[in-house]
Amino acid sequence: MKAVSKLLQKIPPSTLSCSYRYSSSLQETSSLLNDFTNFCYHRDLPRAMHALETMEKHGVYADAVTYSNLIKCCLAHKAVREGKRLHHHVFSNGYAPKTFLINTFLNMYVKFNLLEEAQKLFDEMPERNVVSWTTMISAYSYVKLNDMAMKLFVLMVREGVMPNMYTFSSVLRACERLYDVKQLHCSMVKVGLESDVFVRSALIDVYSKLGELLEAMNVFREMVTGDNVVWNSIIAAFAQHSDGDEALYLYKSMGRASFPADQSTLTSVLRACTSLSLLELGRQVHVHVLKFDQDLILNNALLDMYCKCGSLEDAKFIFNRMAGKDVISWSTMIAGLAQNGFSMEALNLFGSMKVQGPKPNHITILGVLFACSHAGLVNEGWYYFRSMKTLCGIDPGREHYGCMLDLLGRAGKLDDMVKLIQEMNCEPDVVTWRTLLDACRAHRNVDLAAYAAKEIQKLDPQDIGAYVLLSNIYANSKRWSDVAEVRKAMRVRGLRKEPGCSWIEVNKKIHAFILGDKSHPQIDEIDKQLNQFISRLSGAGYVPDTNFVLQDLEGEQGEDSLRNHSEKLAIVYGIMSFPKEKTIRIWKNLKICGDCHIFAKLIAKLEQRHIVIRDPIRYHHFKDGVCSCGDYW
DNA sequence: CTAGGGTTAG
Repeated sequence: MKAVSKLLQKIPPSTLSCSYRYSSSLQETSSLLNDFTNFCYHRDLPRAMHALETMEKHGVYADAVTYSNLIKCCLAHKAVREGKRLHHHVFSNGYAPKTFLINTFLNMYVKFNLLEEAQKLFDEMPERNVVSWTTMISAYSYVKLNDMAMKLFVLMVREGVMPNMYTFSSVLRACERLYDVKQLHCSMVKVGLESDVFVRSALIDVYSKLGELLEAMNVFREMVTGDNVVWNSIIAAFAQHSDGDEALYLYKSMGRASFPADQSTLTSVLRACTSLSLLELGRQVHVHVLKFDQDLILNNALLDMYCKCGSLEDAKFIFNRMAGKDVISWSTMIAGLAQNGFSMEALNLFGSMKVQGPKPNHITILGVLFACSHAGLVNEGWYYFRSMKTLCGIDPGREHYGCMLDLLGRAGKLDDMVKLIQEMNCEPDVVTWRTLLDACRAHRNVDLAAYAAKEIQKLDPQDIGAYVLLSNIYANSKRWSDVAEVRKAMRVRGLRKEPGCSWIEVNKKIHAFILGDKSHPQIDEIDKQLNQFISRLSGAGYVPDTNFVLQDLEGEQGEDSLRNHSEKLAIVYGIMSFPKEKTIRIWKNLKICGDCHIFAKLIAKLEQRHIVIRDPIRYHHFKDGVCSCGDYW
């Protein structure tokens, strides 16, 4: 009897009087309520809903806590209809629900992605507390309706409702301007909320999104107590901004501070390995990844690491083994194959994706066009480009036009390029004109090149590439006075071409070779070896291709400057450091020049080596005197 | 009843 009276205490007074009036007995009332509460507790939605109906018939009503349990039940079952019915049921009984119960419905609508319903309920609420406001702000920031989230935050403060740490971490996601973040940051410090770990990671995240890594680092450093999410936030920040070194350093510190690495940590670490081309470290991380075997995002990052580090065997192994591959997995593998020169395999994979994979997205198509472009498959390129709308439902964007222009440019179809630029659905930008300019240089069209270069200079007067290419074109056509003029214009603006630089990983250390830099401790030995190789290759018919000297504005003239190209030094150092069976992997900041390309092919044959060079655009696999790019890049 | 971190291209 004590239990029954305890149950009845939970029933709102207005409801209670109802239950006395209509129910047949007190015993029956309590047993109905008991059943209902039990069903809710066990998340048995159908029975709970049924019990509720029976209760209604007897004029018995549950209390707010039980209702909120039932709502949780609906959420767990994704039962939208039942949730709505519950909502109308509660509101039609003539008693005003408490704010916290309405908040629960608010939350339910948000979780069901019914933002309009939530907003309507929010507007009709007799009073709104921090939780009501925060629920709405969080809902809008989650779907990137940032203006709405910011607007609600301002309204909330104006109405005198104090934001708490939940509110701040929600509203931070919606900030698009540094000014707003700083303002919020100040308010948080004032009320002493900035030490909350949720707020802290949200701050790090938003500073990182705005590119303010120093601010992000400051927030991180001030941390007294933290958790692994805060660590993950700061590691992700650096990994996403291509500062792999810092990301890896923080990863090590995280371990020293005894915070365990989880899926999120490892994903960022792999991304760092990818951007630094650290295949060996990536392999070590792979071992830890095995603990999170079913994590899709993590496996995608692993897959990308193997692709970008040029180890396609590993990438294919991972890809074939992955269960539940998504668009990103497929796109990564297709682009990986294409970038490593396996265009036909990439196109075949796209074929099977259409049969048995997820729906391709605009990035998938980019990989496909890239494959066509780098294999010189003009007709196939046109086919995929023209049919992407009907086959995949994707309108060509700026990048797709860019890929097509690249394809046409490589194939020397300059007229088609101009036509395509005219029919583009967006304004040509610097990249568009640079693609045209590159094509003009490769196919010696001086007049069109000059036109493109001038368009570039209109859009970006600081663009070094335009000057360099224009100068090279004039040089190739022996128009020396024009060359002098371009160089003078560069000097006046204080522009210098970035020096060529190549990296190679030996014994887990990165060795950098920069054009004209002699600081490597073994440079004398490398030089000696290089000279020996060159004379041996000369015997086999190697002639330095001085045509490419003309691309090198800063270098000295003649064979000497070619001889010192950083990738040659890196290749020789790789041969010196590695046994024959180990693949030599080199990373380069500029596109490989024609002479180094020939050199790499010949030396791969002479020394029986497998050499992989990754430039900013693609990969070259040298083996047995040929390159995977088919001399087309 | 309300809050934080990770993957493809450019």
